[in-house]
Amino acid sequence: MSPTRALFTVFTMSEQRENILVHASDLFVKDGVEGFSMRKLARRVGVTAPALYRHFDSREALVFAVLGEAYRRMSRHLYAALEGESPRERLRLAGEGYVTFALEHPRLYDALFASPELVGIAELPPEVEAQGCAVGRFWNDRIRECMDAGILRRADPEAVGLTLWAHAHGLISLHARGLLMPGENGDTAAFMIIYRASIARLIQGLGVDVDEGDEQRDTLEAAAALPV
Amino acid sequence: MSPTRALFTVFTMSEQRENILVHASDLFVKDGVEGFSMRKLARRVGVTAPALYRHFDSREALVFAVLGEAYRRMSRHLYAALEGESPRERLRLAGEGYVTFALEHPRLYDALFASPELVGIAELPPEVEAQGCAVGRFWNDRIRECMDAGILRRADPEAVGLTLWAHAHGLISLHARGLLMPGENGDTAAFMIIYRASIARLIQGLGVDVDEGDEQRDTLEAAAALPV
DNA sequence: GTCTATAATCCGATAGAC
DNA sequence: GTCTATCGGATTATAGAC
Repeated sequence: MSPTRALFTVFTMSEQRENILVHASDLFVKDGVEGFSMRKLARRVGVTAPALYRHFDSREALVFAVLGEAYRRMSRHLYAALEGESPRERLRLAGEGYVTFALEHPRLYDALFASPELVGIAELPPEVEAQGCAVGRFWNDRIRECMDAGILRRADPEAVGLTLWAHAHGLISLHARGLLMPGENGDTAAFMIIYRASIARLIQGLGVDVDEGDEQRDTLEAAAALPV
Repeated sequence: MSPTRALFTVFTMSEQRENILVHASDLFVKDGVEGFSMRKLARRVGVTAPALYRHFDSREALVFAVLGEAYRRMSRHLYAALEGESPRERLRLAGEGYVTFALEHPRLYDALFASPELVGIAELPPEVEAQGCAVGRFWNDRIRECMDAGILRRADPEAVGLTLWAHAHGLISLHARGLLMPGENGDTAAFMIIYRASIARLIQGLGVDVDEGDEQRDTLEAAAALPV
């Protein structure tokens, strides 16, 4: 490598691409979708904006890469549930892994579920789409497993999975918007208690039992004590 | 009014303010948060951009007004549930009114639950915030009413209300992102079936009954027949 | 109340030198 | 592979004429 070139070439092509992607994820995490620009990213990486185009064809391609990385992180959180030693434990761990990812990376979680045009892209790349389907399959497998083990009422696993997914996603979204707890916000410990109590309600059912009438359970009392 | 002034003055101040607000809501509905700009709005109203500042101090003030109008529409949908003649019917109508508003005005619904910075404002105005609280109170009242009538298991109405709200919000969000049905999207009729079936699951509970084991209910069979 | 004109920023992307 | 310089566009908002 000639001395004149060494002045500019600090990273190799692929190293710098990796470096840009890391900084891009950081910027996404800090400023969210709306604050993500090529110029800001270039400033953060320590180069000028045009240099980024040597590594990514466009802003859109860069966003794709960030979303792909986000999906990979979420998958890692979820798949850790396979460490559980029973169907019930694996389902519980999957639920916890999902919400943990959402709480640890709220801007990434937002971006994964935002409308494509809101992220500044036309539509999700097929690679990311496929990862989403894989996550869905993993989730449904955990539920089917619990039905087979007699822990969940037998029904269509996909339908039950959707109910649980929608509930988790909704609770996470409302929490992220600060709509759950009136005073002290950002309290993840309090949110986790609310989250678990709400899931317990889903399992038990909101309707009255045919025989036992107006009985109260422990989990419900814990939830009732919280300021919601 | 002198002839020279009449050339420009077609609306009175408040009439034009109203007119701008209507067009602003339309533009919001069409282009969403990210496509809402003073210049687009001016073009649509039929004036130039600076003219808008005679009626609204800033873009932010205009967004406030649009969000306030959106909340008023949502409230109207919800409060219609008071026409119901029993607690169960009023709760059902409230749930249907909520989802109906979300499906009829998806961009407004998005805006109401989006992070303030994503709408291009610092934070929600207190007027809108207060309307949100009122909606929450109305919803909790419907649930308390059903507990008193023995239709819902007795528990903290706010906690149960949160579970139901999160589930509805999550399902609506996932539907709006096209994540529910693989092929034909935008099918609101199919979504309503999924929505109602999922609520039925919440009421009945996902866990197994202590005695009846693996029995199947009608609503679940209907849901299982759907492609999810 | 509305206009024209313009200030002041931001953005994505490209050309060509080194 | 990175630079400087620049194009072409978007935006919010203001000043001053009528």
